[in-house]
Amino acid sequence: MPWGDMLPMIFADFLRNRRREQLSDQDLAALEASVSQVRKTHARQLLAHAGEPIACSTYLMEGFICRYMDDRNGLRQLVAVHVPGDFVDLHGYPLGRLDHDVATLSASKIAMVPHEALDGLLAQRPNLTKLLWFSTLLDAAMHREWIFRLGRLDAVARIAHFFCEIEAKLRAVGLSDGSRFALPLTQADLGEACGMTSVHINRMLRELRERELLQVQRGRVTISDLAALRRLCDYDPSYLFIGG
Amino acid sequence: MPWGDMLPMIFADFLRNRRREQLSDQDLAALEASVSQVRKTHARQLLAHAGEPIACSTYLMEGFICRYMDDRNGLRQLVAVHVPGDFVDLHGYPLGRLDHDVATLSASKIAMVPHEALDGLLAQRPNLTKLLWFSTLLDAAMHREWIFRLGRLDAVARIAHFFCEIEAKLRAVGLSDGSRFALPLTQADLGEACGMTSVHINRMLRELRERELLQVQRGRVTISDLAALRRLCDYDPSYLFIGG
DNA sequence: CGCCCAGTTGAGCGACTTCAAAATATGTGG
DNA sequence: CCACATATTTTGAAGTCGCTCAACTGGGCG
Repeated sequence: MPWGDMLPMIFADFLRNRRREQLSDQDLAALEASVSQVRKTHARQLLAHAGEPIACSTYLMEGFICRYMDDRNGLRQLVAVHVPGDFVDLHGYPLGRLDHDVATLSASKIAMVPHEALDGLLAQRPNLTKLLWFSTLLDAAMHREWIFRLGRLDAVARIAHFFCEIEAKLRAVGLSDGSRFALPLTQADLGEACGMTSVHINRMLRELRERELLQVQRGRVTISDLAALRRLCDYDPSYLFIGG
Repeated sequence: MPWGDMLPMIFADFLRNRRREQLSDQDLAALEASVSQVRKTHARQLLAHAGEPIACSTYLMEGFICRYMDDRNGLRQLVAVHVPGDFVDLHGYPLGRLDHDVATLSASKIAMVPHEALDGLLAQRPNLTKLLWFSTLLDAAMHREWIFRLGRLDAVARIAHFFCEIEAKLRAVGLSDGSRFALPLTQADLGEACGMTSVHINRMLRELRERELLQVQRGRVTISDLAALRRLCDYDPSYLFIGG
């Protein structure tokens, strides 16, 4: 029996249902051993600020975290929403500093990985290194999909597309059954993710509700017709590399 | 004298003015040795198609290449514009397949690097590996800036922001003096990059011309007042990691 | 109970699109 | 080097999507 099963598994959800088969028990053990601290945070708490050097990356075990950029008027644009199993700012390791802020959306449980430990992994574990690299490129693929969403989709489709992505990510780690999941975002947050005002988000959510595709209430999302929702925004989850 | 100076330097512009000091002569030599082929391509030629597995990555030596995604109606959204010195689809190595198309904009000179060769580098050259990883994350940082551009800026500022980025990238590899550079993009291309119609691009370019900030003609861009242009769109190039 | 934040709704406006046509470059073959 | 064909740029007019501003509703919590 792989000894990973015997320990508290911090990285149990890391790349789960992605390409997990490539992660050997030894690599997993090395990754677990590189964690310096596991801690809990409150909701709406700033974890890292744009520009400052970082020496530690954050892996999300429970809860929701977002990354965002501010314009000069303080208006936010979200660039990512992270769910359990995401290595939120692993890119800070090769980059050395972040070009965006990182903050929790909900109360969360996170694991801290010092970059010194990652140096060790990089030098000794090429397979693990490639997998870590892969995970940062998964984020880049999501960025591209966000660019497409903002550049080519209208308001309803943007929202639909956003929820399709979140649903697919949550399902991969067992937090969605394909129709229901928790998502602690306000309509203002959705606006900051989809590049529109919260007022218009509200109207478009009503439309999605009336078309019986999607319902949002009190931080819970109910997707009544996932296939139709995906059709609406031409959603294809292959960029998430789920299922191999 | 480093022996890199003695050879035809394929990667002379790779991360030039970025963090080049970290790339040792041996690493550089190993990188050069991993190239299987250098070839020229015509303008507007498809290099890689979304979805198909790739076994080789493309480094751009001369010319311009873009990456884009299509919606169901065939409308394109560019997700990146590459200039000489860019490792265009290095992310295809950890990912295994691409989630977007790659095509030349102008006639180009490219170097092909088989992924097998990269396996060798990954196993034996941690510093080089970290630098290659870094370069793919620079692309991700640019993606984030594009998300911000599309989500938070109006039409004029989007165009200004796009040109500010291209100018900064070209200057880093010596292809812009801060005011003039070649850029073989049509107004339709600009529209596909900035998420708007070519008609509106045309009108906004006129506005930028009338405000004496920027001029575009026959594939040549002239920036009359870079500082003002940057102010217009709140542009801060620090995400490009130029100069350090 | 009353406050505050999130959600909801309406009216009017402005930015950008759509559709259409004309003007100007660019490229090609003779 | 010209004539022709094609691509790109430019301009106008009308329509629509999403924004702004403003007010009101409702739920959670001290």
